[in-house]
Amino acid sequence: MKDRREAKDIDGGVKASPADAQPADFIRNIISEDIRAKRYDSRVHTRFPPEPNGYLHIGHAKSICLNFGIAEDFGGLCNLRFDDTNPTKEEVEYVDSIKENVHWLGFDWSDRLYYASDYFEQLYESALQLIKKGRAYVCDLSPREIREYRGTLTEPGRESPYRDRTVEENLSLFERMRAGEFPDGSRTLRAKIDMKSGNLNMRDPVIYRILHAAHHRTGDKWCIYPMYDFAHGLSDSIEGITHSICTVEFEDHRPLYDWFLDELEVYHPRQIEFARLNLAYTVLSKRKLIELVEGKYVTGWDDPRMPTISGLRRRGYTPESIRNFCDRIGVAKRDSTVDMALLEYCIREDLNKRAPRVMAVLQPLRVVIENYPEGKSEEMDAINNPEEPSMGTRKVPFSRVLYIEKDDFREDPPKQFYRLAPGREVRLRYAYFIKCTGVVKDEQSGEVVEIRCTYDPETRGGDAPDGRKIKATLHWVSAGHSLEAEVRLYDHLFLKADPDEAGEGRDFKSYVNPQSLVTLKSCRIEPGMMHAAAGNRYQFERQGYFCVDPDSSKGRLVFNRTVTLRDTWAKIEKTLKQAKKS
RNA sequence: UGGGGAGUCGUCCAGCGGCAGGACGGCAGACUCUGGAUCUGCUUACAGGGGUUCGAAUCCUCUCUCCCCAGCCA
Repeated sequence: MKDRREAKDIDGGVKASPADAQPADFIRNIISEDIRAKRYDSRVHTRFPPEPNGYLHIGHAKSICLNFGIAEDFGGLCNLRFDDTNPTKEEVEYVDSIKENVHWLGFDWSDRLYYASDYFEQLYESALQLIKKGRAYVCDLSPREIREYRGTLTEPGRESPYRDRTVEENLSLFERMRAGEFPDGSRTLRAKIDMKSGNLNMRDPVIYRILHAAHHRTGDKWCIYPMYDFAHGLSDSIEGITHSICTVEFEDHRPLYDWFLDELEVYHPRQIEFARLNLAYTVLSKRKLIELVEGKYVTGWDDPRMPTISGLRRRGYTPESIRNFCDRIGVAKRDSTVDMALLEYCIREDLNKRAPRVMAVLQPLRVVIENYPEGKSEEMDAINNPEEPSMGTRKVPFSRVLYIEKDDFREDPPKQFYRLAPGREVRLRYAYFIKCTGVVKDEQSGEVVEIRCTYDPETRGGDAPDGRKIKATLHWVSAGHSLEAEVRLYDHLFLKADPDEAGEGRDFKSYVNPQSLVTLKSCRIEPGMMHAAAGNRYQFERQGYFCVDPDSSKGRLVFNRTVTLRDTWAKIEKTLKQAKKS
């Protein structure tokens, strides 16, 4: 990670940038400038501050890579801090998954794991200070009344009738709030700012609310909890954060962030906002992802169709590919939607270099080699990874009865189709040339159920002594030796690039792609895969990258298709079909 | 109609007064025992109008469009 961008001295000197350095984003530019100006003692200290109320997704990965990446690049530090100020929504299950996901992505917070709830006592003290300064008051308005008093986007708000309570009264009331004397929703502590502000966040925002709820860390110790704006900035301050990076929807919270820290006269980090990630054909909001999980549109948070870190991981994505994706999408402030094709490019690029190749037939079509002796079999040498010779070779059994892919045979082939067809000769990868001499059809349906072929014994290993060229090379598997496997094919979770696009009264869930999961149960795979372990990634030659799913058990292999290979033929076929239509 | 942001190839990101560049996608070709990978080439963009300037994507100005904000969520 470190040497991709300009490397900076901690004291602000910019080192010569490596030749392959990417241009720095606007946030890194700001930080470089801060270092140059010797602000924050020339330190760089960021933080990733998730609320433990859901699983992390690829949008969070962008933020994680940004925050931890900046710390690495500038020789600084990045904390992991849980923003756990709302006990009604947060659970330990989520903090565990978040920690695991961040580690899996390849980042380390060392001993700097913090919780906003660690600071509850200090936060309370700060609230007291605000009250004493006359900058906060206990308000008895109900939630509905607070809303009414707030005004609207275009009309100013009205001041609460409780706004001018004395410091003593406020102090006593706030202490009694903490003591549990009042029911939920009956009172709040509010900052006294400006009910006429054009920025609604400044219209006397609530900073403490009463919530008689058990917190996953503090238990029943508290029945009042601080709001985000109050807790977040102060947590940043307490931790000595220099640059508090968040998404653009918090831009109009910044004046409030600054207000609290100024009023309290404490160390004051700088908040910087960037645009959150949008990805085509999926949704990236915790609320919507929860709906998909709870509505059983997917099997869980780690369903391989989910854009969650856990989902991508189970799908077969590597941490490297995700980090690389985050580098390539860049960081800016404008709204944008990244192509899924870029994510797919990143995982192909990574797996092409590291995934061992294997032959698997997804939709088997039986092939009988008429001139190959019955009962005979031989072992063919196959290369594990042409991109990486050090990965060696393996043996693949060959025999008289084989399976090839249904798609690799056409009884009546279009001109550009150069795979197997009656009378045609093709190469079986690492094996022999075979020629189709006939087909066997199902009497009822007329469907081709078996292909008859002859082989040329001179072509063993895949080369013809007479030098004749063969255009097509097919993957195959020996019927008698191969293993059965289940393969799960995934496609976009949604039919529309933007599932939120308003279709009169339609909900995003109505655009879920019914074909997003297609399960193939009778696939055949090389016998060498017998002991493939869950999580292992392979390239199924000519098809794509696949990963062993944890649903696998002894004798029952289940694979997830991570991504297809680039498929030129599929493209040709598509344009062929379109031409036919018009 | 209040406040805060943002507009550059199809998509994402650079460019910060001096030839608009990279990546992904797309198209074409080379090569190939994966129609994979690799390599080569091509394609297309400064929201609009005025101004300042020898020179504007960049500075000024007006306009248009898009996004966010009315939780005791974060």
